[in-house]
Amino acid sequence: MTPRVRFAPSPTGFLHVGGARTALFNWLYARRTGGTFVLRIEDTDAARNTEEAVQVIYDGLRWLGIEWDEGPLVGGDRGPYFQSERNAIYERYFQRLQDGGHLYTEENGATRFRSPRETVVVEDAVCGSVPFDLSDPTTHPDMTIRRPDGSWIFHFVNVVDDIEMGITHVMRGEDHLSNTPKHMELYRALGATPPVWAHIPLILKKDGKGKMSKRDEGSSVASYIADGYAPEGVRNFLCLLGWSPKDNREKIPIEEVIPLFDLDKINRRNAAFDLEKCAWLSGEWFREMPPERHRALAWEALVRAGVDLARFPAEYVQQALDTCQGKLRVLKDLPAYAGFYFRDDYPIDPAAAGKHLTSETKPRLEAVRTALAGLPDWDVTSIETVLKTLATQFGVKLGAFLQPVRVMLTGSTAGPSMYHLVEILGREKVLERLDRSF
RNA sequence: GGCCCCUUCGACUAGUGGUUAGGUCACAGCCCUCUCAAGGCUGUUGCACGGGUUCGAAUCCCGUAGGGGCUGCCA
Repeated sequence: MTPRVRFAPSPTGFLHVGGARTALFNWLYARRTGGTFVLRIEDTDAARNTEEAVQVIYDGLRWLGIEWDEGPLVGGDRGPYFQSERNAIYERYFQRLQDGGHLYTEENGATRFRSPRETVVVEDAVCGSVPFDLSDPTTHPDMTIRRPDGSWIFHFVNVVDDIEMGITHVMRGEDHLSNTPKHMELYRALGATPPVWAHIPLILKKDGKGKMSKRDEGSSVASYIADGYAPEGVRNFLCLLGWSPKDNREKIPIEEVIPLFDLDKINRRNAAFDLEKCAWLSGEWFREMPPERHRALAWEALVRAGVDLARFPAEYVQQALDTCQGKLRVLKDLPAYAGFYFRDDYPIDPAAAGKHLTSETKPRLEAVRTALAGLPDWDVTSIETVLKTLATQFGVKLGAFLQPVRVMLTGSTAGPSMYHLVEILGREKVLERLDRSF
């Protein structure tokens, strides 16, 4: 039997990194085993089920390159994949429990499942064999499975769906480990075989104090999209939280993770979230990705930041973006880093101006201006040669000589290669910028 | 409080009885360098504690402490 796994998020309008990692681990397992990865939307709480909220889930998963084999938009023969559309199925299972004498109704109309009050042993692929003594009703009250208004509670619909959808392996956050004995009672009462359980460690706040929550920086997948992280880098980082290739590799392509991924290699300890390392990996991926890929992502990031790239020739934009590849960890910094390519009123860093635009450097800048104006061949090599020659003539170290030029041309002391940016900017812009007074 | 899980550098981890306890992020210094990145080199920092078992424990057992999770008519 080929494995069937699932990711079953609730559409809250927010895709948590922890959820994304759960999805990723399930996806990896499906890919490793040739199984099927199902996406199911747990929208029993109709109030917060909005189209946009579901879209956030789709967008987040797709951005991470986690495609589902069955579920919304792609279909499948175990649907529907929204709990809100599965009421008839729940009614049927509810009746079965009712007929089996497992249910009773409270005065207010809520329905509870009568626990058999036995010890349930959860055999978990990650946590091992975990016994739960459910004999005491005061510490383990009977779970409610249906509200007075007829709506369903998570435990019940989750189990019913997993049974109906033929889920063979349930991989989810460890916060569900304590719920699992209850779920096993349901499986038993319904005469169904429980899946293989695999409870994966939680992602904790940076300081390790508590689960990462909505308020914590980096908790939302949307924030990575907005901040312009490399999707491959974030996915790579998520792989490393609770799993490791065990050979000291950090940057590792997903294709190489797939064959190595297995349940018994998953850690048991919760992991604190280190956004710093995530950003580092993002940078690594940007640096080493094909230039076309970087251009596409960088282009997108600039447009998102309001830079009107359409005003420039595609060739120009492309060359400009290429000089930035590998320089930044996160693309939200790109407008500040490369903005000078796309606007003439770029801001001049006051500290840089104070240090480099002085009466001492003025004659050098004039010399540079003159030399560049008369340069026969406008290419990187010629530009480099002439600048180096001038520096020597002035008896100034190259670095000290070039910084004032950089500040004039870009407004900053940090940026892409001087020779390249001069070439790309073009003679006209370069001369105009060098002509400016200070 | 009860139940469950966990415990190697600040963080992520490798390590399953004998290692100078390794790697990565971060941090510091040096080198390289047109700046910034990157790269190279070096360094600081760790087996929670206490008992066992053993010739020998980060590795096995027990206890303690600490952290996390669950304990909803949330998911």
